[in-house]
Amino acid sequence: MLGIGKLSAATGVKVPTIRYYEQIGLLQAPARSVGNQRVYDGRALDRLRFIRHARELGFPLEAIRELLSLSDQPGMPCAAADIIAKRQLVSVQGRIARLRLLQDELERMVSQCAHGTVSDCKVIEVLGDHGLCLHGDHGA
Amino acid sequence: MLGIGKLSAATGVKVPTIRYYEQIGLLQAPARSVGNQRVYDGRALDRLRFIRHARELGFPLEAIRELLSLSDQPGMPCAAADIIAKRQLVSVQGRIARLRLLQDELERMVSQCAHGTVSDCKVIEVLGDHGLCLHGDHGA
DNA sequence: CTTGAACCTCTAGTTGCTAGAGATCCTACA
DNA sequence: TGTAGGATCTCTAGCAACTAGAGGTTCAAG
Repeated sequence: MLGIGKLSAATGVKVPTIRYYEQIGLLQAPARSVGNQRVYDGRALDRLRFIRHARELGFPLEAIRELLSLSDQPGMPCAAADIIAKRQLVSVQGRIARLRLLQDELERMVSQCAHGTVSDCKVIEVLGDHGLCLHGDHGA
Repeated sequence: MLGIGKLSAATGVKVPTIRYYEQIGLLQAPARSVGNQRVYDGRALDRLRFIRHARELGFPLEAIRELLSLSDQPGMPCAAADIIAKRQLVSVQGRIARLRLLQDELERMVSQCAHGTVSDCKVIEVLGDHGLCLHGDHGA
């Protein structure tokens, strides 16, 4: 009973994003008004809220697709959902760990900057010479 | 004096990525051999190492572009480099903070999972009902 | 009945690469 | 000297997850 604009306002998901979710099959195509405009019901609202919350938690769309299809089958064991959530937890923990290393090195870089000229700037120097930095290999 | 393959091996940057950096103007187009293959000198090596290290620290390519042009002007004050590095530090700190919130909620979700059926799965339930979660708004 | 906001579809752009096709080059070995 | 193979070349298209814009229609308020 709500148009795409109201749905957007009610969920915090932008209008083009809602259309995008429909396009990739994450959200069912809704009914249309006489003038061909999308008309959503309460179920669509729930589903989009679900998607939005999962996105906030960093789940990739493919994982959300699985979670949604799980939530449509209430009788199934929830082990699959558990696995997906754990996978996401591990990924988040890994990202935190890597970012902490970056944080350390950036802090070191910034704190060593003597605010002189580029020629003796530690920021530039550290970037130019990997040997000056504390660790070996870490992704961004 | 080195081909693109050697340069790649020496820096850890993949061959197509090197060509990509050249294409977007981050890396100067090198000399070519008689047979039209790229030939790099030591300066290119330094520059690519610089880029790689900055990428590892999560600097976006546009920031790296600025940092590179700064490092080409050794007499300039290094305040600009300092600002860029601080900006990056703030961004990393923000990402860590957000990820920690996610981590908390994911842990809560996973630990509450009773390993029963989907219908009483906390993972699915929390995702479906934003009110069950601890916080308001946070990006992914 | 008109105006203007909201909606429609479609394409293309974002970031930082990665993968493939199909052609050419370079080097080492017989 | 010939040739087999790996390395290189260009070009296009794809990934995630949207975002922005063009150009056109519909709807609701005054």
